[in-house]
Amino acid sequence: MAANSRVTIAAHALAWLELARQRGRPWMTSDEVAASVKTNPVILRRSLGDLHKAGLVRSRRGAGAGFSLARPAEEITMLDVWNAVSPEPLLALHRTEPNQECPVGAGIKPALTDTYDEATEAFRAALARRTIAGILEKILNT
Amino acid sequence: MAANSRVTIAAHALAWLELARQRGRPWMTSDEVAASVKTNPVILRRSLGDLHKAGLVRSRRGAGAGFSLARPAEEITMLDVWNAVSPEPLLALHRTEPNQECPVGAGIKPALTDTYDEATEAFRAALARRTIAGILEKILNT
DNA sequence: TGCCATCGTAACCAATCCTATTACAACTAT
DNA sequence: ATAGTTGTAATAGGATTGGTTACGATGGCA
Repeated sequence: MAANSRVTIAAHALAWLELARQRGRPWMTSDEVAASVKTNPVILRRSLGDLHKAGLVRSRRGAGAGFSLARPAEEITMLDVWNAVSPEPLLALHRTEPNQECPVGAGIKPALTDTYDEATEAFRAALARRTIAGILEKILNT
Repeated sequence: MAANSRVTIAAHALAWLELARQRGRPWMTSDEVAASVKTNPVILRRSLGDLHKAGLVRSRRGAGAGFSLARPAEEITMLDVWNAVSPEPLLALHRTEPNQECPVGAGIKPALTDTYDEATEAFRAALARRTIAGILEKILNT
């Protein structure tokens, strides 16, 4: 399938940063996070870069560098994560403009946009109810 | 972006079939529907084929063939359409298995699955509140 | 019976996107 | 100055998407 796994990667990284913080390791390198996710460090630097732009993590360069959470894990929701890494709409309209001379073709876009926006908003609201702290708690109690 | 537009194509086709029916043309060929969507007839036959398997449309072969709605447009929801044409999950888990020796890697999958299922269910519930009849009505009143 | 319009589907293509990988300049604690 | 790490560009293989051509299967109708 084509759906990307960036939200998953980012949530994993954030949960791991929070667990490390609780264990007294507030700064983690992209190599260390990549080892937990089991992928390439560059993937993590890109993902953490998105989270950095969104203000969810801090980064330090130079020797002894790394990443750490920029806010308490209780205040980072899955919606924040989704907003940070997933700019795509869930449902796409027509790839090519429909026939404007047909009544359906001429008017369908706003009708579907309404429906898609409504469904997307419900999806976002559900993500907003979960936090990284909650995810981590569930992980540790399994 | 990569999100597919199959739900849009299918909803367009269904709304068009319903409008044609109201105008006394209960059977439409894939060529006629394709003209409204402005794409290839094969794309429509594929889409209408999915809708056929899901029981939303009927098809007739031979001379004078075509497609028509299998149920009243009031009883076809956008969730029915989504179920018929979009088998993919909205959010993907890790592409490669995370590190099982890390506590986060070992436990994150069920935690995220819960969250993703919840959000997807909210999305589906929103789609279930809209029907093809409602979409068509909105199209005609614009 | 034979014709012919249309469905159903396979095969293929170009474009796009995703993850992964290599490479390297920029940066900073020591 | 050195060493370790971030930030990012370039590239590649694989998958998916919409589009296109082609053709056998079907079934009204002359």
